[in-house]
Amino acid sequence: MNGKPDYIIPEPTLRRLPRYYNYLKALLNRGREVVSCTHIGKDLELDPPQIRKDLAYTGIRGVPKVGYQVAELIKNIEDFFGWNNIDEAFLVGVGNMGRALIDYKGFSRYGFKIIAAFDNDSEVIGKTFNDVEVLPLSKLTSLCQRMNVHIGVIATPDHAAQEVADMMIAGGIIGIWNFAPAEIRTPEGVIVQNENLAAGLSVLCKKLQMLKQSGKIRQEVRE
Amino acid sequence: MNGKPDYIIPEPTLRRLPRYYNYLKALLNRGREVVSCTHIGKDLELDPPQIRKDLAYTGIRGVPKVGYQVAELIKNIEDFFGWNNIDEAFLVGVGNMGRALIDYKGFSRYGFKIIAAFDNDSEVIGKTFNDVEVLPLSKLTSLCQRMNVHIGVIATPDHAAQEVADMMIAGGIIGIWNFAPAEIRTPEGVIVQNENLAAGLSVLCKKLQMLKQSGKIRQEVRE
DNA sequence: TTTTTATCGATAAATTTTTCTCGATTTCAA
DNA sequence: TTGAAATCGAGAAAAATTTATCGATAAAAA
Repeated sequence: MNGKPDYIIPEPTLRRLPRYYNYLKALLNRGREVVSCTHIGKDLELDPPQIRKDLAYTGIRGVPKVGYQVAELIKNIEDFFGWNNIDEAFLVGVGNMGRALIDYKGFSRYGFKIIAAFDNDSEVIGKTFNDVEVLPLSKLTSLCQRMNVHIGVIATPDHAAQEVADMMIAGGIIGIWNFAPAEIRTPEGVIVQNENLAAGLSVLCKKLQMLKQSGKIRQEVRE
Repeated sequence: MNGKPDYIIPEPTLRRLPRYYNYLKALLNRGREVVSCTHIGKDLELDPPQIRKDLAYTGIRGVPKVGYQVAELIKNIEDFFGWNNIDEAFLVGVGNMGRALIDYKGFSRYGFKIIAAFDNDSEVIGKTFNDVEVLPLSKLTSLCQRMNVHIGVIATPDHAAQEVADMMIAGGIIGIWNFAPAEIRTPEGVIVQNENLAAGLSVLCKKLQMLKQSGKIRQEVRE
């Protein structure tokens, strides 16, 4: 049948969809109204059937010989991810990475908003960055409960990550976006998304190293 | 696998290895000398045979009934990625993300060092962050050549990404770590690693959404 | 109108990646 | 010294993902 969400969507697809989204937004800005998988494939260096399959998960329908309506496609992706309903999140760890995340304006596009930050360094407690106030870590758990926040971002040094995660979970958080280079143990039912910059960096450097050694390798890089 | 690099290493393996590395470092700090795949698997929630296969790419050899020497394993991963030879890189775009990357001390662990930054905003040109000087963008290409730098980090807004990439490539850069949410077109032989925070965020939010919809998954946990 | 062409949607094949199986090896205990 | 238990390494099997194929359909051209 059609490509209605199966409740099981491949993770590679989930990671590619935001990429299509950025690309389509740029396309729309340039005045483009329709686009085919063939065309997208050329720009993104992906195979058209794969793109078709990915897009089908959002419920879009294309027209043979023409392709898809760009605006409709964008809307379908937004709805698919629920980017129109804002997800509110707490962030813990106001170091460089934490600051960068707080300051980054682009998340609003993805229905994501950091509404408060926490730290235990009195230097930053009480300060405000990008309208986000920094509160003492001790208030984290109770505020999660009171404000019914269920997404947490960990941007602490590695040694603090587990403790912070425990506090979050105690407060009812069920989704953790973890930037600390540490493993977090969580009970069943809590989703942890590890964001490991070192992984991407390592892949890049290793590919360069292999390129240098073996002379010539064709490499595509994902995401 | 018999240890020796096959010149074709699965990307998922490349992404997991730094994770093992962080984990092993923590293990070593706690005084642990040997570890088995079974043990690692429990902590990282991965299957032992997969871990064994991943580690085999680094050329390690384990001992039945005992496992691997933690210190040896760490060293093998470092050598595998070449983290002992520093890779020097230029960064372009000294906004929030750029600043966070410049300030991040942790990269030295991965043999990676940003040695200069570039921007075309006179507000930041001439300033120094974490010992990294910000230079005018116009000098990028010539300095790449002069200093023989071959890795570039793009942390600009999306609309500037392609132009910056072109300048880098003109200067001889062959590896680009791209944080801009934009597609970059490059000639053959240049490796682009896209780091898309939105992808990770989207995966997390979508999983939460699916959990909420389909899932009184946790009913059996309570009561 | 009819033919040609591009592209979709669905399915099948190929590839990649993960998981399983099993014999061999080493340590520990009896 | 021998037997039991744990774990490795290699290869096979299974699962997931990507790539290819093909009929159907809509638009454009003849």
